[in-house]
Amino acid sequence: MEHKRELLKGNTDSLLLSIIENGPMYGYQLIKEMERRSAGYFRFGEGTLYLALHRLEKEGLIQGKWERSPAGKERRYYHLTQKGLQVLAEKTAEWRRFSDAVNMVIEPTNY
Amino acid sequence: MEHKRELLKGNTDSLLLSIIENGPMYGYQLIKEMERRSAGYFRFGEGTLYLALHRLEKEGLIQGKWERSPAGKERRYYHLTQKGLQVLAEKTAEWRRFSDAVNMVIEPTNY
DNA sequence: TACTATACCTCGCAGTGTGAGGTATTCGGA
DNA sequence: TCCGAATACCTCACACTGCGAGGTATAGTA
Repeated sequence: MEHKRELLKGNTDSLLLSIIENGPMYGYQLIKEMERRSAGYFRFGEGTLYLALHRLEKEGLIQGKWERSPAGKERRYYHLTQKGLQVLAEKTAEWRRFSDAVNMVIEPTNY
Repeated sequence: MEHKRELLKGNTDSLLLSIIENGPMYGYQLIKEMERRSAGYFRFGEGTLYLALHRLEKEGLIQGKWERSPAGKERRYYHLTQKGLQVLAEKTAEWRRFSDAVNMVIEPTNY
């Protein structure tokens, strides 16, 4: 159960960028969408999420814009930047190499 | 390139336990075997390795025994314990769920 | 009115991979 | 014989990052 915490490290960015790639999204919405797409597996804490978003924005991978929802609530919508798109591709490729390598080690019979 | 650092977090234990499952092995040998099985992908630093082994031993998942090699060098061979075998199974299952979930998020079209 | 959901934020803690630093032995080649 | 490389172990400070707790504010609903 508690393995997840450390497992997630290094993947948060890829996961968030992947979702934002499909269109601008705001923080709270990202948590829900992440949970939906992973069939309930990922339930990001707000601490995890907002810190990660600020990090990504500081690195220039996403850009946030304050917008007022129809209901009148202020939301910060994050857009993927050109650099973000590129980094996402790199991270996705790295994830594939990484998970392949893990599988090779833990299931040597399949290789 | 540098993503690997954080990606590895949470997987070191599973990887080490997986290799030790195939038979007792000593530290330096584990580094080589890890590299071989992952086709060169994983190159554990000694800091990473020995710290992890001590952690695993403290948790009772492996047990180390000093043995003298034919050449006369002292080596610490690690054996998998019953508890280690059980935890390995749990961690492996968790890895599958985790990597499936990641793939669902980053490649939604395949699901 | 009061509670829940939405929506954002920050801080300190904890776990762990990394690199640098250290020690000692064995072995092959100059 | 001498010396460097490989083997083999260890420890420490550092950096990164997920998490829980804590905080604020608005909108919708019972």
